[in-house]
Amino acid sequence: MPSTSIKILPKIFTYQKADKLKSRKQTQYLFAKGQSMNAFPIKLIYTIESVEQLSAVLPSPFLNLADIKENGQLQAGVGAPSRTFRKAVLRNRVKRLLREAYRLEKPAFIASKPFQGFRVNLFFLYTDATILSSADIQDKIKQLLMRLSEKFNTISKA
RNA sequence: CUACAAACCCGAGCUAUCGUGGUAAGCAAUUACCAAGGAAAGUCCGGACAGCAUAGGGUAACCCACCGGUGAACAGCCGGCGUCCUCGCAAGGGGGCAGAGAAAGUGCCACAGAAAAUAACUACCUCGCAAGAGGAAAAGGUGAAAACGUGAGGUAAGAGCUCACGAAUAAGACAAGUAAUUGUUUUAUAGGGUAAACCUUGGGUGCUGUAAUGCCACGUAAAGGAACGCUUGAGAACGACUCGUUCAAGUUCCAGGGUAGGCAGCAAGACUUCAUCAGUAAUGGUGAGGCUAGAUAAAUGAUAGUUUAGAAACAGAAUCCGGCUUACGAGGCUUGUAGUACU
RNA sequence: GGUCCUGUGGCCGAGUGGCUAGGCAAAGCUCUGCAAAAGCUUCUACAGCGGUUCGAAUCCGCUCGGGACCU
Repeated sequence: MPSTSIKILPKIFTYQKADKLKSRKQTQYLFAKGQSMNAFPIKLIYTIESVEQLSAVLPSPFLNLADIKENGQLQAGVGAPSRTFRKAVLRNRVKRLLREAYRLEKPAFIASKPFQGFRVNLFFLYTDATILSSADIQDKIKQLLMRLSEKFNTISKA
């Protein structure tokens, strides 16, 4: 029976509510403080912060600092500007493709580095008017995440 | 047969792998089920629902405008009346109509033309040698539009000035029809168009929108500055203004600080499928079935295969319904127009 | 989600129902030894469709584009 073999496989290619960058305030903070890198037509905005930095900057009661210290936090969002994509159908299409690509590349990124004690926020923006194929977008996301992983290494050492 | 146009139907199915939102079960891992549209769009109308107000009058603003029906309601829909366009020899067919009032008043009508609404250039008649004065509104020409049409009488010349026939408008009576209206008849009238110019008449309309609203949690600054006022009344409510009524000791503005989490609203309804009955129809009644999205940086996707002539078009729910408008692929079916071929 | 404004040549911009001003730019000519400046000439427009009217950039309806505001 194939169903038994499926049960054994661990679920890793996920993109659930906990993985999504949902808080309005957190998103505004990310756009204000975050750094960016480009892999045209996709732009990645990110923040990488340790628990100590967070507690100094953001004394919010909603931040579960203990949980971050133990497990780390990785949240990501995607966006397609309504100025370049006027139709809601096209915006949805772009966001779905970005989410799908991130979902498939995420396990490799997680395996590259332990997250304990760090909060990592990502936001992927699509900046062109023409929509690339699914394989191309996944390739771009892969490049971005590899570069981010190198950056993360230098930060965590320091 | 081909092309175009219009109306209607339909808006892909299945399999595999990896995933998304919700509901239910489970301690959990997980499992099962459900998961965008005909327009979800534009926001052009009409409602439901919620909060505030309910003490109103006048003015203003906005909307509607042949009649009847339908319906929760409507500028929608259905049927009829009138009118215009078009096809046709005709009978009749098809399509459009913001379809009250120009005889309450005001304004406007370029150019041309004598004159664009109290008519008079040429021509006509009378008087006069002439210049000109008076009469009259038939003929000419201009214009989008020129002061009822034809014939006869009448006259100096003419004129609805009079008469006959015809056409028009308004009012009354009678007949048909629920009514708009139509027919007959009587009386009166001769006033060009424009109300999608102001306007008049009749009818109607509280305001704000689910990010409404109610509750829970967390946090801050009950501090500072300015203006007005405390019964000689600042200000607030009654959508605007005003009158009036009620409340009233604080109110408004500036700069700054905090939060931006959760629950309800929120998914079974003017719902929908089939059958049947009433009705010309829109639509309604009855019976039997169905449950059919509910997110909050916001869910349906990616990859591969397959069926097929092809998988493509327009396009993504955000409180919910009824309409209207606009966008749209392939195929099917019906109608119309044009062309070609055959008889 | 809701409300409102706006669209006139390549650009800016006037236009109260009657022939769409003006400026800048572009092209050509004159002037000059060559250019600049100046002068003359030309070119290119009422967002689209439909309606009202004798006549529409203007009035009305629908559509498309641009912008602003509220929460």
